[in-house]
Amino acid sequence: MRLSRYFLPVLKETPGDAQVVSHQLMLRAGMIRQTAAGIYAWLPLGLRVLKKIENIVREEQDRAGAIEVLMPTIQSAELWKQSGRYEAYGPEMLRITDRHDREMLFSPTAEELFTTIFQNGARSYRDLPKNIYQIQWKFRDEVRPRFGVLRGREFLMKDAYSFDADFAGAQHSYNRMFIAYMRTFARMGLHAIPMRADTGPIGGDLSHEFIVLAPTGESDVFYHRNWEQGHDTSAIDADDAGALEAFIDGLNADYAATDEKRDATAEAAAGDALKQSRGIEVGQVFYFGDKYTKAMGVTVAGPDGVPVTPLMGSYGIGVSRLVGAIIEASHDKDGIIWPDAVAPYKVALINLRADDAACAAAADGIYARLEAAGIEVLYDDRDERGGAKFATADLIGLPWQLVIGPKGVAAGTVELKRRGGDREELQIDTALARLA
RNA sequence: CGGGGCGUAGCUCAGCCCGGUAGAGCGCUGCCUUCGGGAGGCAGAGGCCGGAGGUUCGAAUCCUCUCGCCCCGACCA
Repeated sequence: MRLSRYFLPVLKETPGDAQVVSHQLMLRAGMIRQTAAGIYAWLPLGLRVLKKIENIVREEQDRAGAIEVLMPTIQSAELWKQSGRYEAYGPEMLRITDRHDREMLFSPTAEELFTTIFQNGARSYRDLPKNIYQIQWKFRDEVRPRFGVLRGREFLMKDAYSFDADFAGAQHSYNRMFIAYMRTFARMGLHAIPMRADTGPIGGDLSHEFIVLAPTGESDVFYHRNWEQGHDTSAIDADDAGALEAFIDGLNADYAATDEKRDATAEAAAGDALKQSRGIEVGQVFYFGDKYTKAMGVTVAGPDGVPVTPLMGSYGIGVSRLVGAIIEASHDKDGIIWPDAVAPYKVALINLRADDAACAAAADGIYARLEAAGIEVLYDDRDERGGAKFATADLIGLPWQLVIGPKGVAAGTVELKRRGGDREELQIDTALARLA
C-alpha cells in the first residue's frame, strides 16, 4: 500500500481525552476514532490489526475443535426471560424496542442463544461433546467506559460454549480451551498468565482469567516467577485428556492470582519467587455446569435412553481489547512496537527523498518487488521530509523499516531497521531476502 | 451510580474571574528556499465560542436549564 493513497490520519499531538498509552497511541496512529463514550470507529490500520488478532483466535479455536458460528447482535428478550437473566442483568444490558413494541436487546453475551441453538441440533449423547463459538460484537452499557478499547461499551469478543455429557468430559473441554488460550496469546507475542478466578455459585476450581502483564494494567496481580518463562505447548496432544490435565495441573502448581483472589499461604510458600505486577484481563475460561441447560430445559438422550442435561462451559477472549493490551505491553516513547504476528504491515518502506528521481525509482522498484513477494508493505511515498516519515513509521510501529536514501542508492544499499532494535546497511537483495 | 472537571479552528490550548469587533502553536492550501530523525520564509483558508433560554445597549465571558465528553470511586470481557 502506498501511503499517499492510504487513509492514515496520524496525530502529532496527543488528544486530551486519552489517558492510557494504548488509547493515546491508537488515536495518534490513526487506528481508531471515538464516536461516543466507549464506542469506536476502526480505521484501516486499526482494522488490519483487529483482523490479524481475530484470525489467530479463530485458528486456535478451530485447532482446538471448536466450531464457528455467527449469532445476531440483536436478540429477542424472550430467551433471556427463560433463563431469568432479562431481569437479573440490569442496566448494563442495552434494551431496545422495535416498531411493534417488542422487547429486544443488544447481546452482551450469548449463553442463552447458544444453548437454544445447540438444542436445535443435538438430540443424543452421541452428539456430544460440542464446542461452538463466534467472534461477534457485544455491547455492555458500562457505567464508566474508559481506557479506549480496553474498556469500551461495544467490543469484539470471541465467545465459545462447550457442551458435555458428564463432568469428566466438561473438564476436558475446559482444558482444551485452556491450552488453546495459552497458544493464542503466545502467538500474539503476549505473555498471558492464567489466574484463578471466581467461579460463582457453581464452585470448584474451573475458572481462570488470562492476564497480560503490563505496567499500566488495571489490576494488581501476584505470581510465581516461573510464570515469567514462556511455556512450550507445542508437544501437548489436546486429544489426550490425561496428558492435557497433567500438563495444566503442572502449570497451575505455580501460584498466580489477581488482587481479589490472593492466597496468603500460597504466597508464603512462594517466598522470594513471588512477583507482583499489574495486568489486563484478555480472556476467561469458565465452567458452569447445567446452569443454562437446566434453566432452558435442554436435554439429550443418554446411552440408556434417559434424558441427560448437558454440562456447559463458556470461554471468552476480548479481541478488540487485545489490540490495546498488546500496545500496553509493547511500545516505547516513539510509538507502538507491533509483535510480528499482529502487525498491520510487516515493513515500512521509506523513501527519504521523494524529490530525488534516482531515489524514487529505487524505492518504487523495491516496493514492486516486495508486493510481488507477497510481503505486507506500507510504502511511504509522500512528499515529506525524512524526519516526518521516520516519526510516522515509529508511531505506527511496523516491525521493519526499509530506508531508501540517496547515499545508499548510489552505493546499491539500503538500510534495514528493526523497530525498537538495530539498523543495518545491506545490499538490496540481502535486505529483501531478510524480509522474505 | 456518588464525587470532581471540561466543551472556543482539524489537533493541543489561551481568552472567561473583571461583559465591549475571537487568538496562539501545530496541522491544512499556494509559492520560494531546504531535504538522513516531525525544517524556514512569505501569503492564505478555516470558528453562529456544545445547545436552549435569561440578564444587559452589548454575552465566549454573568445566571438557569440541557446535551456531550473526561477523571476519581464503586462495578466490569
